[in-house]
Amino acid sequence: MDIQKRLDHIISLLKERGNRVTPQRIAIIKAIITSEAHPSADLIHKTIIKTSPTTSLATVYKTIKLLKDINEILELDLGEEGSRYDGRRPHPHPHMICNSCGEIRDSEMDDFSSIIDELAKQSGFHVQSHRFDIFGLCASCRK
Amino acid sequence: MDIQKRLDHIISLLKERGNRVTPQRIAIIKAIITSEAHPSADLIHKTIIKTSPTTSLATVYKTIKLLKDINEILELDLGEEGSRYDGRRPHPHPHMICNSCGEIRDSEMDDFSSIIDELAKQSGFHVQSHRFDIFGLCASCRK
DNA sequence: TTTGATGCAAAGTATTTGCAGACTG
DNA sequence: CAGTCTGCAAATACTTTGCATCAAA
Repeated sequence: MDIQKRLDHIISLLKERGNRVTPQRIAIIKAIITSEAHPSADLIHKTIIKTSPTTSLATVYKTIKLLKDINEILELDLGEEGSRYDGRRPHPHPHMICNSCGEIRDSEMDDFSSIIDELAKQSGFHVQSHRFDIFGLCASCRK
Repeated sequence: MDIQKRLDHIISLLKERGNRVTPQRIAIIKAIITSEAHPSADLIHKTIIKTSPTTSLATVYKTIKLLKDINEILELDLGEEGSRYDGRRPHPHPHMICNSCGEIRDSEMDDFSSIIDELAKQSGFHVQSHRFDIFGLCASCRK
C-alpha cells in the first residue's frame, strides 16, 4: 500500500469515528507512516515542525494515542528510553534493536500465530497482541 | 536449583566482584528469587520492609540494577506501568501478560535460538538478548 | 580502617492532563 | 454554531542520583 492510500485510509477511519482532520494530525500521520526509522514522539515532533510549525509535542502524543487506538501504528515500548513507533507495519512483528546506536530494524518474519497459539493453549490465555524484540548489535556497530 | 543454593550462588558472585553482602541486599535478593509474582520494585520493597524495615526503595532499585548487571534477574519492561522482575528464571523466555489484572505467567518454551539465529543471519545482527511477550486476557479475567 | 553501601530528598524524563481559546464540519 | 482539537504548562509516576552517614570486610 503506498503512502497516499494509507493516509487516505487513516483519514477515512478518523472521519468514521467522528474525529476531526486537522492540519496537525495530517502532518503527524504523514510523518509517522512515512518514516522508516521507528521514530520517537520527540523525533516526529522535530520532523514536522519544519513544515508545520504550529504543532506541539502534546498534540503529537495525543495523535499517537489515537492512531494506537485504531490499530494503525505499533508502539515499541523501550521503557526508560521511551517509546518508538512503527507506522509502516502496524501488525506485530519482530524487531532487532541495536543496543549501541539504537537503530531498529524490522524483520521479515511476522507470523508467530502457531507458536503463540501453542503457548496460550496450555493456560487458557486469550491472546490480543504480542511483541518479539531482539536486542544486540547491528552490523555497523559490531565492527 | 533450590532457593538456598541460588542465594548462595548470587552471594558468591557478589563477593567475587568485590561487592558487599549487606542485610538489605540479602533481603532483596531473597524476595526477588522467591517470588512467583514477577514483582515490581515497589512490591519487592513493600514485601521486605515487613522483615527488614531499614531498607529503602532506592536501595531496592540499586540492588535490582546490580542483579541485572550480573544477569541473575530478568527485567520485564512494561513502559508506563514500570518494570517487573523475574528472579526465578533469569534467561529470556516468553511471558503471558494479562491486560486486565496484570498477572504475568511464565511460558515453558524458552528456546528460540533457531528462530532468532535465522532472523539475525539475514542482517549481520549480533544477538545479545531478546524478549517475547504475549498480551491478552488470562483464564480468570476471560470469564 | 578503608571504602563501598545506605537512606533521604531532590532531580530527571517520557508522557498525560486541565483548561481557555481556536478551528473543523 | 457546537463541540472537538490545540498549545501551554503543570502534573504524574517510575527511576536515578548526590551526598552525608554508616557499616562490611
